[in-house]
Amino acid sequence: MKNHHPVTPKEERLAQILAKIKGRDFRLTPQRLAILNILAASEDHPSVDDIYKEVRNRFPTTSIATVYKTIALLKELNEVLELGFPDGSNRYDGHRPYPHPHAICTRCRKIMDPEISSVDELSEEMKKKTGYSFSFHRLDFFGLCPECQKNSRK
Amino acid sequence: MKNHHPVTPKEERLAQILAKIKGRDFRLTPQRLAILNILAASEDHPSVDDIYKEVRNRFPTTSIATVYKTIALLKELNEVLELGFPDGSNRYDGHRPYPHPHAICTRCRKIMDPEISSVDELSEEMKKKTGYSFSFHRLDFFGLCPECQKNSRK
DNA sequence: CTTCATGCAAAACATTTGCAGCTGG
DNA sequence: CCAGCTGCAAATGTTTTGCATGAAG
Repeated sequence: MKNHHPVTPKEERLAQILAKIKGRDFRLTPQRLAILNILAASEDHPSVDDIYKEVRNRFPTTSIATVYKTIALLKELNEVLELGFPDGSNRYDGHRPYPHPHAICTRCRKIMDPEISSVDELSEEMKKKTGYSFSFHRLDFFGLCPECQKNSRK
Repeated sequence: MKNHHPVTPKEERLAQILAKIKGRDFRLTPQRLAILNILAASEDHPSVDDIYKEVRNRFPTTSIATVYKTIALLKELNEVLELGFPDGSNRYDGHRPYPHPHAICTRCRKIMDPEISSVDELSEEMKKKTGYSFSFHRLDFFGLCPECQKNSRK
């Protein structure tokens, strides 16, 4: 018989989120489960609209308000990181729901989040020079991804 | 007789902006001049509404559209840095109109921009690990400013 | 069963746009 | 003079909210 415990990273991440939902006595509706699956599975920082369109493939009556409400719930539980942009093109990271640097392609909008070691040093210098006590940060680097660099050389 | 060349940093900054405006044959209306003065003089990263209210002290018929249009012009000329936030509480830096880190108080909204040396290292590490070629960045650290730290201890 | 979630539509809100009239150079 | 700017109001586009209905636990 197959093991029903999480085996892949995606399953594990989904299980983490479900645990938080249950731990706080929120309800697990089919729509919510679909949204959680998308966020736990996607590597590409989907937008609200991306999520909305995908959920509607499975539950065609789903409203966009439900997507917004579910995301708000996950933000409250600290299980999703919102990358909000002033033009409203917000993106969501369900993999690593804590602050970390992002590389954002200004042409194709691809977002990467590499492991970076030199954040602490910057944070420390900021703290020393301002006297602030920081609780989170937002570090975005904008430019062309490798693929778009190739395409622009043509 | 007094020297009419810029003497204070604020006057110098205003002169820089005026030079750009004239160099591109844009018109210098009283409303624009008032907005430029505010941006060149303020240390506190004003919002559109801050600017709007202050301009209206001198020119009561000024519309908010003019403030937006003037800021758009300055952005195009690279003479103001827009700190856009997803909730619409945008702030503007007319002093140093190029990317640099900001410390932002989550309580009183005070923004500081210290001189920071360790940005290049972080940027270099990002470049190495993603392959992106970056053209600008946005580095925000959120927390309590020294004053709000004191007040919260009471 | 009771409470919470959904779905629809309306509201909210900052920013942008269209246009007639005005004005800086 | 006249191209560009102003001010007003309407439009835009995303996110939020109110409420009646529906379903999770």
